[in-house]
Amino acid sequence: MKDDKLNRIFDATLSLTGKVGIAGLKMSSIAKEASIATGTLYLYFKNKEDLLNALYFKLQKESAPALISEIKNLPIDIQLYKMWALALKKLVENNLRIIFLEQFLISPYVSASSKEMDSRFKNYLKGLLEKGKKENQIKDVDSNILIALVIGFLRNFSTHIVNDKNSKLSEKSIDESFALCWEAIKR
Amino acid sequence: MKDDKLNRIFDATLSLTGKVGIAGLKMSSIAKEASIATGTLYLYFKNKEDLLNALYFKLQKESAPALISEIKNLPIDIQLYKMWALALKKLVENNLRIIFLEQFLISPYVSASSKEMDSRFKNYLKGLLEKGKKENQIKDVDSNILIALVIGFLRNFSTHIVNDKNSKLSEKSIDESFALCWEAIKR
Amino acid sequence: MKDDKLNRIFDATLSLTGKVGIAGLKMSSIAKEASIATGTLYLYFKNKEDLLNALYFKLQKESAPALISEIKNLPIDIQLYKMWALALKKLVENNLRIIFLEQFLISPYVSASSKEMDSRFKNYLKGLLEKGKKENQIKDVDSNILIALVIGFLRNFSTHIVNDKNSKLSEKSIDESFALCWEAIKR
Amino acid sequence: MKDDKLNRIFDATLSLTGKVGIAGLKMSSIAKEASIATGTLYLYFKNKEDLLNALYFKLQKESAPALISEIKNLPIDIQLYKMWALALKKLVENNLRIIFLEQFLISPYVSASSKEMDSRFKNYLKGLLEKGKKENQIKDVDSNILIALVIGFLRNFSTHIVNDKNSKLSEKSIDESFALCWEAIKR
DNA sequence: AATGAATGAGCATTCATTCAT
DNA sequence: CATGAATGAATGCTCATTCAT
Repeated sequence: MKDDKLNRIFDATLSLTGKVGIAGLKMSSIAKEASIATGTLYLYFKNKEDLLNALYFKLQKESAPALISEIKNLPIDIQLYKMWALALKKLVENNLRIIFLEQFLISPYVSASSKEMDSRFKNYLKGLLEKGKKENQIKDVDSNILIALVIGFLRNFSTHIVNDKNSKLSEKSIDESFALCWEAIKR
Repeated sequence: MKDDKLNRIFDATLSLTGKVGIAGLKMSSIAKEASIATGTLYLYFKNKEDLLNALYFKLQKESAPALISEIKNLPIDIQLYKMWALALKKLVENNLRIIFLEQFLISPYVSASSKEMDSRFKNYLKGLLEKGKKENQIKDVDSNILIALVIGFLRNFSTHIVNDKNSKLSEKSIDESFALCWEAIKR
Repeated sequence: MKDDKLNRIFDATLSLTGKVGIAGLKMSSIAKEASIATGTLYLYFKNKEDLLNALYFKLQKESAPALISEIKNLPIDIQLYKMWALALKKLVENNLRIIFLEQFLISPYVSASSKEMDSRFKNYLKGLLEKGKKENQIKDVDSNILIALVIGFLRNFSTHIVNDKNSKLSEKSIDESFALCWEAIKR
Repeated sequence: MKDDKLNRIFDATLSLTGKVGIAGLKMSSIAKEASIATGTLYLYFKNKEDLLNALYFKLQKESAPALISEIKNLPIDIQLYKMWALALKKLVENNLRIIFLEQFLISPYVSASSKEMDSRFKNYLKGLLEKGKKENQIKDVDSNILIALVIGFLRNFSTHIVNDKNSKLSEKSIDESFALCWEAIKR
């Protein structure tokens, strides 16, 4: 019951961020979109900053970590493929995540702890890539560059799929896009 | 004189967007940062929306087209390399551009005509890639996917260079990053 | 409760218009005078223009029609006397009405529908005077001239009573003033 | 030359007051309407208040006093008739005067000396009426009441003539209206 | 717990006034 | 003298937050 209301609040916030950006977010609009009273928001969150940071934590926790636990013992290329496929599906399923995540991190609302959390997924990826380099599977290039390529592509590609009415995320397009990605970074 | 003031306004806006996001932009802060009076902003722009859209148009006009004219008759791979190098330099020189452009397009301030203008650089790139595919230099993959890779990587890589205190944009890192990019899309 | 607040807003607006004219009206002053917060004004009215037009409609609805219904079947002279007495009392009771009405109609705040409403009381009077002329009680002079006399006198006289600390609206002064008025227009 | 510019300023002010009321008067609009630069207004007047008060003085000096000097030795009824006719003509010739005068006196711009001047015409009239009462020509009614009638009628009648497209100020309507007025106040 | 009307600090915008040209 | 761009105080309006119900 309580969870349901929380989810409605988060969904409303994501949805509105996609429409008006974080710049246009109003507490009253979030409440309206979530079909609750404005005051109720303040039973769940201390203030607007608190709400936005909570949503950020939730989104972060759902994506990277959720993937990691399922795949951490597979070979590197398979692991990267699974991550690619899963991340892409999740992002395309709700592209609003990306929009929110990107806007949030340079908004006046980010808390210190949110900033710290930003690198969780990147750090896991970095470890994976370092291991791949040692095992001669991955090019010996600064991991940060490799990560920029992988994440940048992931982000832009999912946005493209969502925005382009003619595109859909098929198994073929997942494979095709991963192939490009892998070819770029593999030794 | 007048131009100088306009530029100060635009620089101030970019700089502040990087610090607080579009959500945190105040007309008074922009004026202060540009060392003019708040009221003066309204001599140049009808209102906040007008100012932000004017900046968007200016940034769009300065980036992609500026590059295109210099390189359009070179071979595809050279052309891509030149674009990569120039775009990367320009973006790293002022990474605030990316931040502003990304935030602006989903803010409540975008005008209809700004939305239309979004795809100029992407369209040029698309043409170039199509040509490359015909000439068997580029993989026969949906151009939108290729563009997502190139632009996503460009964006994320420049952001990484700017944010990471230890990184600088050297000739080596330009070449290294382009090599990754090229390897991903070349046939 | 809600009505009470609305009335406090209207009273405050009238009172301030008398002191500083419509030119000097500030939303913040109205709120202060009504003992509410500035923001509360915007729960009841979209903006300043909306508030002023609503007050105008309310005043128009309260004055002329309120009188008319009580007297419409009496002989003309009695009817005019009753109207004179009642209107005078009402205007003197709250002379701010006149000030507001006069200022409002040439202010930048008048809406189109407010303009249309202006002539209600004058039209009733005109009908009454036409009837009086047919019955040989009233001079055969253009009704507009007669109305100008009656209303001009009414307006100026009530203003005089209100402004002059030594004057009060006694039965005697009502009768005396009406006698002048009647003598001017009677055949 | 200088006079011409002053007149253009005054005309512009009157004209704009009729359109937007004193509440809507902007120094920049006055300048534009007078075809001069905004700053030039401040060569002629210390500030907005000063300009408006100067206009008030000018209007007052042109009307009542101008009449008084021409007629002060004639019999009372003739004197009143002349005043009536002249005042009516002047007011109808430029009805903006009335609008300005009425708005100005309750605006936040009135200076103390303007307030004092307000009664000049009324005082002359009052003296005239007192004399008439002593000579048994005028009803023995409080002069303030009589003045309210005369001035209220004058004001409303001239406004009516100006606003009603079908009315014009003919000799007949001057005589007719004065007859009503005289009948009301004469013994 | 839930509500949403009320609050008032904060921001966008206006406009009287100044001053460099 | 004349200009009109520049100024910034003042005002309209918004919206995060509170609180009586």
